[in-house]
Amino acid sequence: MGKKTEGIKIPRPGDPVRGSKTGQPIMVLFDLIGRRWAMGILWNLSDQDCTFRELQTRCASMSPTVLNTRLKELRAAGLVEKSTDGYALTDAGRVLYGHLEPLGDWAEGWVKSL
Amino acid sequence: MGKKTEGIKIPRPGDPVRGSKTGQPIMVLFDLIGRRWAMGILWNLSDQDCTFRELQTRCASMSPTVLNTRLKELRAAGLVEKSTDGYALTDAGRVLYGHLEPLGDWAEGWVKSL
DNA sequence: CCAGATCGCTACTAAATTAGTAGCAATAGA
DNA sequence: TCTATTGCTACTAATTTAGTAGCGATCTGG
Repeated sequence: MGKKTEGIKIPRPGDPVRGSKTGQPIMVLFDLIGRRWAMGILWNLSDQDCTFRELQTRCASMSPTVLNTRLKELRAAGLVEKSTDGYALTDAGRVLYGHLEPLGDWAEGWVKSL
Repeated sequence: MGKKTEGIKIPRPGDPVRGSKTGQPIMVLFDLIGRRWAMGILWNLSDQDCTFRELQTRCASMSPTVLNTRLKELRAAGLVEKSTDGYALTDAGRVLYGHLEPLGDWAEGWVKSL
């Protein structure tokens, strides 16, 4: 198993982080949650635990390859963990979500102004 | 001019937004700011206006192609605008940055726990 | 006015990421 | 046992991003 998904690159402080030479924590974070569907996964896990396939359904066209990669990354980052119902946010993940949540309301007003 | 960079796809509410069939505002936003370097650009513009090349320098390896694409998208989204000193955040961009800013401190603690 | 330096930005190719589809092994229930 | 669902891998195609080169325009000093 794991023949092609070996060596998942999780951003680490101090690492060049896909271009950011400094490896500042905020850039490490942006690199991680800036990847496709990462924030969507956190968002969808916020109100309830989800199984793999539930997450796929909620995030419409997300391919299982990407979902699995994101889940591994988010788990390695300590933001998501396995639960009896599939996947869930960790405590750290909940705190992070707490910072993202206000964006929901803000986005409502923002899109109207476009 | 603009032979290959025509038709920049800026996410719009109601649009399928690269997979999100619903087009919920938050997913539109995540699609936009989840693109490579988008949040990094907002972050770097928060404390001072930057020229094109300054942004390139600050965001290490960002290629000019991507930078220009991101700038067009963020401008179309009303988050960034041209200024006499290059590029600057709009009022809306500042509000959005206000929501991202706390992540800086949080990220510091988070990376230590990894 | 003229050389040099710097600027925003385009063009192009290569590399990496993501989309999309198919399907298998494992578990759960009837 | 039969059927259904789940988590996940394998693979290819499409899209995005990296990386490098360089052009035309604008400044800057002499």
